Parts: sequence; C-alpha cells; structure tokens
Amino acid sequence: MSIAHHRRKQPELVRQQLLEVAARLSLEQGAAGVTLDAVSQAAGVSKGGLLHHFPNKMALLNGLFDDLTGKMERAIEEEMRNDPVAHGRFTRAYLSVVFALGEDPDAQGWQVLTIALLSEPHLRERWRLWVADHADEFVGTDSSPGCLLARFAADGLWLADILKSHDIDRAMRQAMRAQLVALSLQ
Amino acid sequence: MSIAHHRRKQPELVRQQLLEVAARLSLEQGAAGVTLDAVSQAAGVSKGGLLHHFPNKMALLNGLFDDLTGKMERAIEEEMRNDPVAHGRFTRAYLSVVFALGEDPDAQGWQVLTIALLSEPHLRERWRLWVADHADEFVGTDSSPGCLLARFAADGLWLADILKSHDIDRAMRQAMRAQLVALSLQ
DNA sequence: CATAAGATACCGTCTAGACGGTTTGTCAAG
DNA sequence: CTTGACAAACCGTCTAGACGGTATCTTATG
Repeated sequence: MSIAHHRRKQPELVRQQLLEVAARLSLEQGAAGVTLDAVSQAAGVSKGGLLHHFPNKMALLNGLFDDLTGKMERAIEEEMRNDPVAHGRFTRAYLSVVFALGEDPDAQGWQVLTIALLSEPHLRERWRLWVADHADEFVGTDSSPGCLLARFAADGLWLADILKSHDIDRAMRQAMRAQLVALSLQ
Repeated sequence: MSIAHHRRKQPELVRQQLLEVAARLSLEQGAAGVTLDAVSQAAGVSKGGLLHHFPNKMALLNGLFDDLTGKMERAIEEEMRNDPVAHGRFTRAYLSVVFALGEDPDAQGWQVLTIALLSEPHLRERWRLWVADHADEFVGTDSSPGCLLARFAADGLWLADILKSHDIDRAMRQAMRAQLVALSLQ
C-alpha cells in the first residue's frame, strides 16, 4: 500500500537510479559508504527492490564496473575513428578520454568511484583484464615505449585529478597533452 | 592468567607486528579485510590489546599511513643527498623510489596497501596534503612541465605495477626511467 | 639495594548496531 | 491470472568499541 507500489513501474529507470546513487555514495563516503541499505534508501527504493535488480552486492558493483568501462570503451572507439594515423592511435584516444575526464566536472564522480572499485580485489582483477586486453588488442600499434609512457603519464594525471593534489592550469594541461601526443607518435 | 599475560612485555614489537599484519591483510583481502578482530588475531594479540596501542580503528590506519610516508620520506631524502644537480632533484629521487618499489618483491604489499588507504576519504586527504606539501617545498626546482610529467608517469607505472596489468621487462623499465630522468632535467 | 606505588601493557567478555541476504506478501500490468 | 516489480519484516553474522580486570615494568624512596 505504499506510494512506491502505486507509482508507475519503470524498472530500467530504477536500475539506472540505483547505479547512479551507488556511484555518488562511493564518491562522497568512500567504498564503505556503498551499503545495500544506503543505496536503496537514497534511490527511494526498498532493499528488497534493490536486490530484485541486483541479486547481491557483488552484482551491483559489477554493474557499476560494466557501466563505467562501457562508457570508456565507447568514448575511446569514437576518438579512434577520427584519427588517421595508425601508430599510437589507441594511446591518443586514451589520452583524449582521460584528459577530458579531468576537465569535465560531471565526470568527477567517475574518478573517485574508480578508486573505490580498485579497493575490491575482484574488481581490481577485472580492471587488470580490461587493461591487458586492450594492450593486447593494439599491440601492433601501441606497444612502443613512447606509447606506454604516454599512457602511464595519463594515468598519473588522472590520479592527480582525483586527489586534486596539484592544480594545473589549462595552459599547462594542454602543453602536457601535446607532449604526450608527440610521445605516442614516437 | 593466560600465557600472554605472563610473557615478556614488548610493546614496540607488538605495535610493529600489528601494523605489519594490518598491511598484509589489506594486501590479501582488500581494505575490507582489515578488521580489528582479524588484525588482532593474526598478530597474536587480543582485540583489547590492539585497542590499547591504537585507541580506535582510524588510529590504526593513520599509523599505517605514517609508517608508509615515513619510509618514503627517508628514501627520498637519501636519494636527494646523492644528486648534485638542483633542477629536478626531488623528481629524480621520486622516480628512483617508485621504480625501486616495483622491482623489490618485498615492497609489493606496500603498493596494494596504498590503494586500500586511498579508498578511505580521510587518508586520501592526508595523501593529497603530503603530495601538495612536497610539490610546494620544491616548487623552485621541480615545478617545470617536464618534472610534473615525469612524476605523473612514475605514478602511472606504479599503478600498473599494482595491477600487474602490463609485464614490462627490465630493459624496457630502464629505458623508460632514462627517458623520465631526461624529462626531469628539461 | 630492596620494595612499595604507580604506570603501562595487555586479556576476556559484553553489547549495540550495521550489514548482507532471505522470506513472505502486495500490487499492477499484460 | 500469471508474472514482474517491488515492499516490509526479519535473521544470523560480523564489527567497532567499552569495560573491568590482571600481570609486568619502572621509578622513587627508605
């Protein structure tokens, strides 16, 4: 007899809400803040409702992971399509996405979430696989020391963005990006 | 009247044990594995004993953090003393320490622990401060784009070491390090 | 140098609450 | 009228921490 029982059913929307809320909570309170109670409550759904969409907590975290890597994947593919040079193409797309991440305020949550995910051993392994798979796929064009270094530097910048430990102005960012792009061609 | 009551008291050793065990647990089971019960039991101390040395869980985590940054600090100072060139001296010391970290199998735990620590918002803030302080201290010699990039790349490599996502052979590592040292002089 | 007095280093038990998950029930849409 | 989408109550386990007690260590004093 609750309100939620009477409202229009919209499972896909609720599912999305749950993922979004879980991401926000991990941003604000760290990985420990992502509890079934907290997530379901903040999403305006009962715990039973949450567990209907994700049969257990791991499934929720995996869903989060899939969501993130999916977006990343698409952004990278998009960038690669617009790059005529084969050598280092993946690396440049990667740079592009990571740099964009640091500049878009919307994407902030995205980043801290990644840290939270990394603290879960199972998800760390999944990420390892993701990276290894991509390194493998583009071994012909993106395995030079220059490309590797460029991607490492991008990761470091991404980490710095998360921690907000340096504040780097736009000009500096662009200069660094140019230098890394040059590295990717090397 | 337990055995432990009668054994020789050795507070400093017990304290060290507790920190060591906590680090090991976070390595093996992720941040969630670091519970007062697990740590105290694995260290052969009662939970009361643990809470005598560290009045609450946060104090234990802070202790871990202090331990790690302390070691890092000393290693960096040591390296800096042996570097005659002023420009980029801190960056090169940083590179040296981070590269050494990836090569020393003993230091493996060190790394994963860092991830676990980063998932705790309070400790993430402490790390941010650590980085910002050092960047500030050496702003005269280590704030060029080259130095910044070199340190970012080192962080990226460190992340890769944690995830074991790439396996980079020794020659490649040395080549990359040489390139980053060159960057630090730029 | 012996020893009493206090400080320090623990131990073992207990508790309140949080957490992941189960079960049972209710409503609505096709 | 069956099934998918939830709600609500409940359970067992785990966790952080409080607490009171006991054994060892240190230091000051006679």
